[in-house]
Amino acid sequence: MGRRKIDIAEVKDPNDRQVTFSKRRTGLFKKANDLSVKCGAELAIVMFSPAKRPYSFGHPSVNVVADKFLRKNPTSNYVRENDAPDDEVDDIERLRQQLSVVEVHINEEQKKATELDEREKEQETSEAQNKELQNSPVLRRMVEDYVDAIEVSECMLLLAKEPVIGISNRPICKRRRRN
Amino acid sequence: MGRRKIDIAEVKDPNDRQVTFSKRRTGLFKKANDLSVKCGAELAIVMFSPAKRPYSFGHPSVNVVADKFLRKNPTSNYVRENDAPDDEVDDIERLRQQLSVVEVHINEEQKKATELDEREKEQETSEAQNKELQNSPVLRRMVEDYVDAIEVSECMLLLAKEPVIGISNRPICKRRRRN
DNA sequence: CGGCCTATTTATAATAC
DNA sequence: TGTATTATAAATAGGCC
Repeated sequence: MGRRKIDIAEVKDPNDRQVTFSKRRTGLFKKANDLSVKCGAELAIVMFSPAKRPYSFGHPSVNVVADKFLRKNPTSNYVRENDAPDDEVDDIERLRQQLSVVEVHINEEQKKATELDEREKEQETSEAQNKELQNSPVLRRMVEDYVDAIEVSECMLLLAKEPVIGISNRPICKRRRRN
Repeated sequence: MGRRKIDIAEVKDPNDRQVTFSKRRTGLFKKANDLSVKCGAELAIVMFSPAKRPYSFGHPSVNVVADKFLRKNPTSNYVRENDAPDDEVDDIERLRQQLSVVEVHINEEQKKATELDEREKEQETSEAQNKELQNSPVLRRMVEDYVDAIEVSECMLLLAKEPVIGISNRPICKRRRRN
């Protein structure tokens, strides 16, 4: 969205990174505001800048939303004033959280893979070179990550559909071995 | 960002609202992910859909970020396990939170005002009509909101620059009367 | 930092499946 | 809701104050 296309990789120059943070933080808060207004959604964002400064946005407020959410997801170090018994919904929602994170990664990987794919076509490489690319460690690794992510998220979804009791923190799905 | 320009107003059709929510939630999470990757920022988002379903995104995780933030902003109904004494930084950061929200509103109002301004010019209305528009209750209300917002935020900034003790929850600045 | 500017890239509204 | 397409609006990288 700017003069040049930019990778989603860490910005190395500290000053540049701070500038990027400020601009994108503003954009993120605006999007959050739009979302809450247009859809009547309640949401809260809290974050720390590269310089560890705290920022937040909330509608109707960070605390209201955070309280509602924490009440359903009592996994932080903070304890509730009244500790009502957890119900199985907690597990489902914890999984849903993790799913959101995984989904973003899936989209990232998918996009990268697509881009690589298109570059291959653009370059009109010979069939031999093409094969070599498709067998490249980088691409293979991407696809593997992608498939792993899908497997994990599917597994989460399955679990989320069934009432589950006593989910451990260890990996839910067996992941395929890396050689 | 679509086939048509859209107001940032509540989407009335419930089905449409849900669709919009899903698309924009995806977009918001993507932006959040980009921000954390590019700038090494830690952030957490929690939200409730129009249908009150919970969604969240966090890097490195919602709980890690929420804990760090709550530890500095102990204003929710959740209490800390170890209640260390608050320092004056807490007040500043609470103000900073509120500022973020106000800033977004300022931008919204400013944009609306600018748009109205441009429409006036485009329409090349007669001077008489022009005057009428500038005196319209809607525009006046907008400008008043805008000025109020600026006054409040400037006041907050001033307070934030000085160590403040014992800020109440009542309005910090006197707001001009509405007639 | 936070604004302002503009060439570009990105997000997304409308639409259909 | 998920997926895909596409015309268009919006965000933003880089640059300069």
